[in-house]
Amino acid sequence: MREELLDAAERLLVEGGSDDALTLRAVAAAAGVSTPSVYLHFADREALLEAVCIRVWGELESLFHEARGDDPFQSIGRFARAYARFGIDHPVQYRVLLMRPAIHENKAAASCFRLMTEAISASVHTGLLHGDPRTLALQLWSAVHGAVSLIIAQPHLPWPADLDQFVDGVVRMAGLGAAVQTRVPQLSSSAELKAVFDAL
Amino acid sequence: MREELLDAAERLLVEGGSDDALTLRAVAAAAGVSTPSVYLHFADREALLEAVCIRVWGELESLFHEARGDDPFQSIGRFARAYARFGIDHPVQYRVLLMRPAIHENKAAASCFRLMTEAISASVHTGLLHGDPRTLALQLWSAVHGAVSLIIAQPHLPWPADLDQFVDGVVRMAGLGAAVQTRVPQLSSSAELKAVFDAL
DNA sequence: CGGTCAGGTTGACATTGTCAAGTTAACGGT
DNA sequence: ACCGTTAACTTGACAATGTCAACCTGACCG
Repeated sequence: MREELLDAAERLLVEGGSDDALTLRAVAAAAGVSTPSVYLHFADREALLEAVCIRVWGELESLFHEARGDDPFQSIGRFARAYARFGIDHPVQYRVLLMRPAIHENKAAASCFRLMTEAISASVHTGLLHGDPRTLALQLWSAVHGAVSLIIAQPHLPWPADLDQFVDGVVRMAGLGAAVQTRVPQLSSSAELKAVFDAL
Repeated sequence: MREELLDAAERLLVEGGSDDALTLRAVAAAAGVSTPSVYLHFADREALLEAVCIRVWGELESLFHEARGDDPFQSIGRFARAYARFGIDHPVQYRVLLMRPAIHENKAAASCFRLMTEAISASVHTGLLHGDPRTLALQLWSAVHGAVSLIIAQPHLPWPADLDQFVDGVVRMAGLGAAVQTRVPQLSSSAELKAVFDAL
């Protein structure tokens, strides 16, 4: 029964495209049960919503394990792309768990974050990146999350036709930026910076 | 009266910390008026919410004009920092206008986006950046927005104590990454990349 | 065979956005 | 000076929704 409720809730959520399409009455009706029965399986509406979304976030965790490769720096890129694809493919679940004030943490996301941090840490050891791995992970994650959440929430912006390519650009920008970050003088003038980069 | 409603609504919103602290009854009561009177000044709850948030977004537009300097590449950084500061200082209004499915565009944000695009375009002309200014602007904006929205929505993450410094890191990462992006071979191995960067 | 209990139902309540109908006060033209 | 129009506001109500208390029911176990 719990599963049927989750299925019904997920259908409503995805078809409605927004979390306020998820009403307890609609879920209960779709599962062929009376409204307050939902409370036998979930503490409240919020818990049901969370459960539905966490279920699909579990898939991302698997994707992350698949994406892990030998080269840690390339793994970072693969993680980021898998993450972005996931968010764009599951906009509602992404929004519910990551774009609203979160009471307690998203376990699946935390797990993915750990994998990402490990890859970054490894890249620090090879000397490609410098600095605190956790902070670097937050910076990279910020970049990718920013692209995903803007794409989801602001579709009217002048997005390029090929979103995957755009995300690629963001990942590339973030990765290269993280790598260069600590190797360039802190406050150069534009002219100096240009000279440095033109030498590449 | 319209102004008093806006003031009351803003108070509720900021003190409540969430947009569902904004109930028409509470707003009307705080403004000393009956509930349906709100409809004489705003089409519906959503319109009131939007009006409150847009009012403070107008301030950001002014900040952007102040932040504009002579060096376009440095202006980009100043814009980004002003933007992040604004978002962190006005979390509710930021969330309402940028982290929910937006029906029609945010005029103030669009205006800031234009200023940002202009600075980027100028940096392309000086040769510091390469590529489509609009796409570059979206990428940079994604990075900053990502940091802001994660900080707002996921406070339990292991954020460094100094948020301004963190934002600085993101801005730096994004800016440098954007500059390097097109000057580095498309798909280098980690070893090659390391060699290139170590030469910096 | 009787008690316990998980799973389910009915009926109700408070809160909320929203609307229709009525009221009041100001204001302008004849 | 009077009357009609209009804008601002109120009262009273409605429907939708989350949530809870009380009741029911069938299965399982000593």
